[in-house]
Amino acid sequence: MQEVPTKVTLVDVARMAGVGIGTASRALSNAKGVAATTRARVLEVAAEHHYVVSPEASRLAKGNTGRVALVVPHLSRWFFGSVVEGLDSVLHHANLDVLLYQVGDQQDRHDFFEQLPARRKVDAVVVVGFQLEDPERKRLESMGVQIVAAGGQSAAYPYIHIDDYAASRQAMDHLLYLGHTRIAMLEAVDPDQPHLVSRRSPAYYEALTEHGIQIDPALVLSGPWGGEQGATMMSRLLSIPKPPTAVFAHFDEVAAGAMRTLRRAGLQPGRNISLIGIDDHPIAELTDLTTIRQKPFEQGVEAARMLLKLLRGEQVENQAVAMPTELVIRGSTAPPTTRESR
Amino acid sequence: MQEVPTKVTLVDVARMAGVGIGTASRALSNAKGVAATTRARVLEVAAEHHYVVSPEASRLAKGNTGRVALVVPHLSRWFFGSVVEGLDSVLHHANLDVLLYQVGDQQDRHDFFEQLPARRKVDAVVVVGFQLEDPERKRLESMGVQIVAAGGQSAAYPYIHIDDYAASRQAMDHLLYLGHTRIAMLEAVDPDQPHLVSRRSPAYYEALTEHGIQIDPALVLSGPWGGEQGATMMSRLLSIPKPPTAVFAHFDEVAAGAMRTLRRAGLQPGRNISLIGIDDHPIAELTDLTTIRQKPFEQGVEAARMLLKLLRGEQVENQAVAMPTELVIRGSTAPPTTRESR
DNA sequence: AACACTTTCGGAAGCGTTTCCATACGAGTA
DNA sequence: TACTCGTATGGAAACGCTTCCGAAAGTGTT
Repeated sequence: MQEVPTKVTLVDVARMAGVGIGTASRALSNAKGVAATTRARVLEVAAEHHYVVSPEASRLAKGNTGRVALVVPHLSRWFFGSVVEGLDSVLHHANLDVLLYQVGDQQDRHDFFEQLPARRKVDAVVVVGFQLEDPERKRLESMGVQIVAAGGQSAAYPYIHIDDYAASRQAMDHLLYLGHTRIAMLEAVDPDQPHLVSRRSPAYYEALTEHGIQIDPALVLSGPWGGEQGATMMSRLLSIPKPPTAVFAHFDEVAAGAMRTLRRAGLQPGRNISLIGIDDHPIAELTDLTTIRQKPFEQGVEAARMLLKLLRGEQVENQAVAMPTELVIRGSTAPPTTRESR
Repeated sequence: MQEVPTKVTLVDVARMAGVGIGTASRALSNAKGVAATTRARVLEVAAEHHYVVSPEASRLAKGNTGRVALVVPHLSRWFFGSVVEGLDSVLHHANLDVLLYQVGDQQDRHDFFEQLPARRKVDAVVVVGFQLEDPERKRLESMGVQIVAAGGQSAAYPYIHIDDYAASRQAMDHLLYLGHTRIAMLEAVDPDQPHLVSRRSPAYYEALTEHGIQIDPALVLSGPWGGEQGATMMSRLLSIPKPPTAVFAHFDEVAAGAMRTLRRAGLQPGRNISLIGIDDHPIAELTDLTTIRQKPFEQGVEAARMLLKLLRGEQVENQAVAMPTELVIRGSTAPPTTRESR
């Protein structure tokens, strides 16, 4: 039924150009040892007949795949999508094909590394936003596959990330500078890797301690990642005897949830209570949320560049590249109002 | 430098299992004509030695690629990311590999179809969220590549979508039911395909007309897609002599921008003015926005299923599948307050 | 007991490249 | 003029699999 497009093979091209098959191949692949005129003739014939090399055959003969796998936990989230966009853009310009593997839950992830669907399918793997476990990494390495992480970190392979501690300090220092002393923290635990402790929390404790502020355990809440969780945690904060004057959320989306709670309570963020997040997620701009900006797209770009080097066999100087973050002030933060500050 | 992993080929497995190469192949590919015990033995040996077929060789021999290309304009947006998640999940379960092509601007897109990077690389192409132009489509078809669209539409190939007209009517009818008569519309034009007129606008006009309400051109604003644009358009609406009591935005993100403007003006959505969007984007939940829900993940799943059928050579009954949408009531809509209703 | 199937199996051919090797041809060199 | 070398070129071998074909062995029928 399906009309098969006319297939032109290398042999056809060679014959039509009146050269040998070897010469044709060399001409097409830009290898040297071919007379200029010969090459021109081959190229012309090839173009004329819309010849395209068969990737399968080429790779079978060459031994490499020209493909890279992107392993991502969640694609529909801004952060991950942006990183992938960045990766994709530079990888494609390098003439590599990008294979997508979404591994939402532990099960998917386990399957991915167990079945090695990537085996012999890719030259490299980019892990986006999570940490590879040791056996997983070994597995990949034993297959001769390069590994790079974007938006995650590890001691075992190169990665691009932001400095979570520093970013959190930026947030906390801003709140402290504004004069807040009663600051809450909404910790978000990644359900995919619950045991992973973020460097964002230590920043909170140390910032307070350095300012001589007593830590109040009642002001630290944690829950799974997500806006709804932020909303819930905020509700809890509003039901303690002396609610905070400012809230530091680990993620903008959590902060957005908290903001909804505030609004429902008739409170105005930035007026009655200050709120700061991390990410500069688009929602931050649309809800007037002060935040610490990071640029996931750029992280993807950087990771891809690093990968390209690795693939070329070059040595990479920095195994870990930290991308900058910056404070973006919007309407959700302000000095504490007198009534509440004391 | 790079330690080449021990390669186990089919021949090795066959020898180790004490069978012929043909039998080994059949056993591994689950073809019939192999005794159960023989198959078991082969499988065991294969597993033991972590054997995985070489996709290149397999495909070279078979003639198909086992790969599908996903062409997506924006990955970092919720809608597109979700569709891709849906596609990815079912495609992978069908043992197909997913190749990702992000074509942000017209240039990328042109390059993609011009250079045919997909040629002989994929069996099918899924276009996510935009319309293929005629020459592009022909090009693909002439290569014997199947086409399916998710979240876009076309008369020329199968697609999954939502009924934009119906969804918009749901939104408008809700507003009208609540008693609003002065309803504005924030049209969003897709910068990628500016000439494409959405079915969302006609729904607005017809709903009003059917209710005997005079169309007021001052209440219809349009601009490029995005939250910032929504904010700007809302500002404009607040500066006309008699602002609307309700606003219908083509997208939740546009509505979110509008909401920010309202808040900055000291107005409360759902109290002073009603606001409704379309999508049920996560931001809608976090901002208490009433909306018409669509499920992009499901659209991806459905599109992938359809593609699978096509790939199997089966006939597809419905060239166009419309997925349901539903009204989700949140805090941003309410009957008009008396002062404003008249 | 002979015959016709059916099931299982082994191996050769072929998929479309790349690459290595042998050959041919000129151009320098002594 | 004879000899050496480097550059072009053709073609075979190899890449690792699927599939086709014929052989072998088992089953059932008359």
